[in-house]
Amino acid sequence: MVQKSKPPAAANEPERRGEPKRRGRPRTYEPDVALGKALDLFRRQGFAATSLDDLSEATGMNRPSLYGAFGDKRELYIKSYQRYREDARASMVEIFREEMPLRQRLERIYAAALNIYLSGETGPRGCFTVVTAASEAVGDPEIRAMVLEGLAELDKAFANCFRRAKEKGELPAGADPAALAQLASATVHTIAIRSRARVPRKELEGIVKGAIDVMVGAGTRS
Amino acid sequence: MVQKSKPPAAANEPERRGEPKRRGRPRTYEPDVALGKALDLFRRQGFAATSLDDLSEATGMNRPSLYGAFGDKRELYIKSYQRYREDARASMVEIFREEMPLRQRLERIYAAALNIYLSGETGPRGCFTVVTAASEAVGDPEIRAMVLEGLAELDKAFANCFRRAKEKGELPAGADPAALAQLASATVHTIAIRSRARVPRKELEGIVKGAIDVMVGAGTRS
DNA sequence: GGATTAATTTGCGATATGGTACAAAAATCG
DNA sequence: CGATTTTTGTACCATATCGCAAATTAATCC
Repeated sequence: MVQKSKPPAAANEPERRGEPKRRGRPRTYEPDVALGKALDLFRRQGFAATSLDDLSEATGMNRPSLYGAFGDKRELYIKSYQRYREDARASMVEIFREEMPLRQRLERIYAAALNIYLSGETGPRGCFTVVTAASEAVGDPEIRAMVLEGLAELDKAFANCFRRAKEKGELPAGADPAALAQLASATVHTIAIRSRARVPRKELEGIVKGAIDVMVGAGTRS
Repeated sequence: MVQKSKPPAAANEPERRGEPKRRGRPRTYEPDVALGKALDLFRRQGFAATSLDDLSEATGMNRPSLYGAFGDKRELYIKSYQRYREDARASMVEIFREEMPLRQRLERIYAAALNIYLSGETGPRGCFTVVTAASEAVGDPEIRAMVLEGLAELDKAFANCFRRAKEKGELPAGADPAALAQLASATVHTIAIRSRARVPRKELEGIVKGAIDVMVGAGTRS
């Protein structure tokens, strides 16, 4: 009994730092992984086609726990979308930040995008921003605002990238970074859509390659 | 009583030619307009979020009539999508066929697309091919096949258009019609998505303008 | 007019759905 | 241990949903 207050720091518990001891009955789920499962489902099926029972089964949480942890279905959808955005941003931010030639940067961005869009055990799931734009965004102002933000964020990142390339002389003086950025975003959107129609990866990579060729200046013979 | 078999060809009935006399109780709806109403709803709300009651109310047909005329909800969705494709094709086929400069052709195609995507009493409804790709296409092979066909049809039309332009010398010898076509389709897809997020028309027109500039060769000073 | 045909109308039924109330369970605190 | 706190599990409710069966209405055919 000298010190049994803490069982020997058992390994399989996450043991949050900073959150020393939770008071009541411990959770049987980890909120982060549960949210990830919910996101998976929403990405595949959309909001309306995904029932609370589906979500309950996928997360392993029963409905009251779901409700307690994330709020109602709409709130869960919104949190899932925010999570998606964080994940997507995390997978690209380094590529946008690092120093590298324009063409290489674009290639790596699109490779990252394709990895996101083509992942999924039961088939490719596309881009959640596009899925949401095509469904809930028309009718729900709050969700629409988030989608707009997502679209704008990508535009901005691409614009930045073309602006820098132009300054470094990788683009002709007449090039319009903003216009190129929107073409680059458009290419992201088209592969997001096509991936959901199960267009094979090779073909999507071909589209990306063609788009990059045009954007970095098809005139420039390699 | 000399000839009362036909009431004097009353004007307000469509009076199909070739279909001389229908046998039983006359329909109170016109299948074409009913299908149009169903399409409107599906475009706005998607498949799962649209109930048979919604469709019944919008078409003025009650559920059994709907069922009798179009089959179940999924069949109605499929017929709605086919109708959408016919409408969209009709609004563009002339522009693709007529003889005109490349830039003008692109401008007119995108103007037609924007008209389709921004129409709708309760807000813009976007492109039904994109909406369907983002929802039902992943899970339903038959619907997916139609979506693929819709995507390919547009690609092909654009490719044709760039190929002809190249032959006429409107594009540099190194231009790749297929790659340009996919960029042109990508631009269609991006404005379809953005329109559903209520990006204002002016901004969409700006995107189109920038894309056209790049595609017809930004190098070519006007 | 009576039979036939085809559409409409009403209403049902089985199930699914989103959300919640309430008691039991599992931890900490004193 | 007993009180407290937090989560879980079961059950439930009101409503929505899809699809259909049965009866009704309105037209044509003979």
